[in-house]
Amino acid sequence: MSWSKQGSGGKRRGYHHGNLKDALVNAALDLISERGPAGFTFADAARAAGVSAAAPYRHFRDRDELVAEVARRGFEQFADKLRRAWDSGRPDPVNAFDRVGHAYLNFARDEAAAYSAMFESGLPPSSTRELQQAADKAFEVLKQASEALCASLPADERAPPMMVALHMWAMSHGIASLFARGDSGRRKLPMQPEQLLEAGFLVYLRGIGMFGKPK
Amino acid sequence: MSWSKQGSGGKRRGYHHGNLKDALVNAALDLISERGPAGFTFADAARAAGVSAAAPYRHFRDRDELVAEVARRGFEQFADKLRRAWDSGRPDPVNAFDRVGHAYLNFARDEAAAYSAMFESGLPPSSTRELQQAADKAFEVLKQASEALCASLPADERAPPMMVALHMWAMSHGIASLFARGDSGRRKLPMQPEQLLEAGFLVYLRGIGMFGKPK
DNA sequence: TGTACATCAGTGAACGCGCGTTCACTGATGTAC
DNA sequence: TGTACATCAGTGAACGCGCGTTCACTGATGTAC
Repeated sequence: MSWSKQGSGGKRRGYHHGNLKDALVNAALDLISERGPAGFTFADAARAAGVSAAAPYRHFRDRDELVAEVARRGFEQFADKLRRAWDSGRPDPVNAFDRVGHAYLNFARDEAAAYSAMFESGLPPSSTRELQQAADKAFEVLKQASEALCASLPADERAPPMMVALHMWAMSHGIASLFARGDSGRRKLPMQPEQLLEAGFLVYLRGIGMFGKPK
Repeated sequence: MSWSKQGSGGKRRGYHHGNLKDALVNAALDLISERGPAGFTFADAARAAGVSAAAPYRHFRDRDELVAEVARRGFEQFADKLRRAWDSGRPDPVNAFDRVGHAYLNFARDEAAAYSAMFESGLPPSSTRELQQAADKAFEVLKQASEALCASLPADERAPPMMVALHMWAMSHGIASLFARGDSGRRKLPMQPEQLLEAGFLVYLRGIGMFGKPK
């Protein structure tokens, strides 16, 4: 895949690039795929976008700002995929939530570069308001889904939805970053990551009383 | 904290450092704390150890080999802490496992630099046999603990211990790397990470039937 | 419709700097006798 | 106990290289009239 020159519109040429900001973000994604979120320089990104080393300064203050933008866009996309997977909880919260889990792992695998910019680049999640907001948007989907899930439990023994959301996030992120990453950091697993997450999800639901009362 | 010159014995001086390998590992840990696992150069590590830029080549082929050694030692220490926390399952598997969870989070917080070298340095877990083995040793504790845990369930509805171990690892790592890290990457949480992990653990145990039969 | 001008996104040359790596060297240590 | 020698872990100078950043510049685009 090559992102050098022209953006997705594919119509720009000549002295002005026309879509350099996007091109730099895409170049950064490629470079992260190859060498990790810390494995390339600002100049590398410029080169990959087919532009002089001075050009990126028109769009980003420094390398960190570029990586933050990659992460921000990643979170936007991520939130989108999760929201679509949740699909307002159709046909029922359990099935819909399960679908969200699959979407989570798919994102971590298919958009491994973005995922690692989002979670492993070393830049604080709060380094930009925009980044923070985009990240919150993604978590919001998990929270909503957890609320719907918990609402289907009898009111007197309903688990706190925030807690459920955090557990699900932690489990998904744990599985994604240990076993389902799309790069060389992946650890061996005697099953599909999806199976592991699904099983964990079901055990957890049983634990909060989803399929009948314990005792 | 300064690791420059002399090792933990504290007796070497002069032309020969005497304990440079250890000093470089410790310098790397300090640098990782300050700037992340990719935020320093081989020369930086030499400087921090109080030695010329050429000296590290006597002990490590390159920077990666140094970071791998940091990670390897991290895993050894980690395995040790987990094993001690497990304490052969005393007084009972549930309490002992809970203690392992606390030890996990403590390690991620107190040895944040090592933890990030182990899990976020970008180097493949299999990059060295020694690294792989040290990592396996740590997981082995979780597996043993899970076996003991599962053994206390009625044989006809016993969850597979390997699965339980993987779920616990994923949940612990997820919480550690999202909420309990000892650096600027930590996300805000409306409770203690320990509480979140403990609650997750209890819900999960209930889910595998630890506290009586569902239905 | 044509022209003049303002704006802006790019260039390319320049700079100082520090990195990675090699090399012949030298000071310290250990040991054979 | 003393001496000669081998070994080894450091030094420091040297090199080429590419990075980050600034700068005056210039080509392309948009717009007022």
